[in-house]
Amino acid sequence: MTVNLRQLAKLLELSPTTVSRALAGYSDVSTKTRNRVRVAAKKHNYHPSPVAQRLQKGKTETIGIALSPGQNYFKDTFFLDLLAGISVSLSKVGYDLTISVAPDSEHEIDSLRRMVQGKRVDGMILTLTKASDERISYLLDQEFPFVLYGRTEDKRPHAFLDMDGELAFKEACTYLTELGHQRIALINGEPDYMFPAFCFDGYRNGLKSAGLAFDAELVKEWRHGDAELSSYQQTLELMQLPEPPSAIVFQTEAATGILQALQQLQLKVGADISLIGYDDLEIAKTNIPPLTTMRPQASNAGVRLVGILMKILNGCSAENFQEVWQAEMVQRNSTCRINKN
Amino acid sequence: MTVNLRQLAKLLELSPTTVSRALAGYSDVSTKTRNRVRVAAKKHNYHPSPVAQRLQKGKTETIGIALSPGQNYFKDTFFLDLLAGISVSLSKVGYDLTISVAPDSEHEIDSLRRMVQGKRVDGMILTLTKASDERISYLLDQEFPFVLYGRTEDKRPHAFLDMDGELAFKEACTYLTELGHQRIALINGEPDYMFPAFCFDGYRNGLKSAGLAFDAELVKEWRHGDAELSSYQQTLELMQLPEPPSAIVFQTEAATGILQALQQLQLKVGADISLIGYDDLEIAKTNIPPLTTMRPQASNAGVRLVGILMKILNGCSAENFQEVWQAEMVQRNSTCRINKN
DNA sequence: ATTTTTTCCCAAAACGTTTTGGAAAATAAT
DNA sequence: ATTATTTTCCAAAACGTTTTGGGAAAAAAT
Repeated sequence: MTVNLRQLAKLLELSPTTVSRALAGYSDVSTKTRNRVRVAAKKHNYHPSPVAQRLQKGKTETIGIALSPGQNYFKDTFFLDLLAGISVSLSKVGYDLTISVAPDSEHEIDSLRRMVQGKRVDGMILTLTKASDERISYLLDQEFPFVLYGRTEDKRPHAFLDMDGELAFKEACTYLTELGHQRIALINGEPDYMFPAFCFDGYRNGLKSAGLAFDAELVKEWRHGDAELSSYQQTLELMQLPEPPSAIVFQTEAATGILQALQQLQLKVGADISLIGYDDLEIAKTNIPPLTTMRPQASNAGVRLVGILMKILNGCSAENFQEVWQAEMVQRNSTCRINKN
Repeated sequence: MTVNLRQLAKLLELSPTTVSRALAGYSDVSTKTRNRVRVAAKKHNYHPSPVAQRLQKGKTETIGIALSPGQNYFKDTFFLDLLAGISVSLSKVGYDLTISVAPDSEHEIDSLRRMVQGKRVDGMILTLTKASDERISYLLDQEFPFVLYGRTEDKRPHAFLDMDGELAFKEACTYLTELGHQRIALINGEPDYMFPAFCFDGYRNGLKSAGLAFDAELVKEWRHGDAELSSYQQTLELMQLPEPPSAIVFQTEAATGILQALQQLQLKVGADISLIGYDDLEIAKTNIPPLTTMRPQASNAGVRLVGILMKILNGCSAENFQEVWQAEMVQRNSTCRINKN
């Protein structure tokens, strides 16, 4: 049924070498035979075996992406958009994408090792990076090509693309202060992930540049793996302060708990309290009222991640690729000018 | 740095054959040398190259899954759960998972062809099947191993695992009739997908077995690619009927529009109107009130899909694997005994 | 009519495994 | 002490490509 190179060569009364080179477009085969080969290849539906090519070339032409389940962050459109960007641009350069989902966070490093040691992929894309991330130090130790979506504390040079969480939270705060808000709370993620640290900085700077004092009472941290309940409780605590906030900034991942608490307290979002989330998740669009958010561009990021990784695989030094992108604000109805009461 | 079979054999003063067979556990190598080989393999961190194995064995030990972006269905936890089930159980049998996201629905067949013709995978998993699906007829024509998550109209024998949409909608209707509802509406998906046809049957049968008459006025179809707006409009239409429904069943995918319409009409979900969705998406859990839904078991389904595909790859006939699973009802607060007013 | 250059093609090796079909050595049976 | 059997090992071929290092024929230059 399917014909291979040798058989095609025999049919054409040519050597496999010539057929291979004809198809690859080398100049040392005459245009006449090249056309003959092309026609025959099409006619017999010849496709070079990727496996054989990989063995010969010493490259898998495959890149890997590692995921963990149970991450709220990915339980949404964002992830598929990123994946789509990656997959589509990868297939344009003839690469495959293999994904491995670790059964739990303890096994993340195992599935990474399987890809790397087993030489199943030429490079890796990592997401959801922690401040101190053993996967990253492993890859750096192995000198294995990779690019991060996110940042980490490891100082050794490596490639990453991250959203500017600091700027995003600063902008969110500035926007709120311009609406007259003076008491702005931050419900932040856990500090062992990288992103919340940036969020905090941005929050703090945003307040500062508006001339507002920092009040530690207004900053909470929800627990990962328990985002819903902990953010719910923290919202209740915030609103029971003697001087409760008139606005809250947070990662949209934690929106559910926050909204529930506000509902229970009978506070109207976008009237009694203003909200700005980071990440434009489904819930932000479908909530009533829809939430103002800071939106990262997932699909573009996927495309760029592939671009970076390709350059690294072609020998460019990873330290040349450290990019921080801006999120854009999506204004909806969860924010309003403050009600002085 | 990394050692290959030949080098390891040389170190051990054995032939590559023996080393290979020792590691593979064949009985024609003495336990003494087998242990010697194992120790050396570990010491030198030897891992057989998957690429070389694949070439020799004539199998890629990789299976593929094809996705399209822009499918609401996947913009949620369901997809990652399914993927996690697939990936984890695949890695247990030493297989890789490559995914390909088509840039748009026109290119779905292209990315499938790339996988199949290019012999990049041994088998495929397909989701989101249409009643008449060119991807499926392609795979059947090529006699390529595959398993569906979903069903299709092609009568040629093939493997699938699907949720029993008919039963789920029947149960939903029965549950509602037991709560006293007499006017139950169906907001259904587009008829070129397979699932909505089953939903309709289940709806109809549920009404029938409760002794309720079928009323075509109470059945609507939302448009794919425009789920939100169309389901919104259809809900408005339904509620403006002379005898509006007291309950609606639907795919949770369409919940957003429905909820918005009800909100606008100032109808209280779980009081003025009862709702049951199919698929336990994020919005069902986070909506206020949370929605009663029919929940398919995504992760288990992923595991089973892999099990089926493995059997097919081992020569079992695909027609032996045609499974229809039950969804379980998750009772929340969007349903109530009817208010006679 | 030579020599030089260019054009066009190919044989062989290599990529890293596994499988096949023995063969030698050790053991068991006679 | 033979012969038969079992145990343990291995050389060679194969999987399907690409790359290397020419070589013969044709064209161009002398």
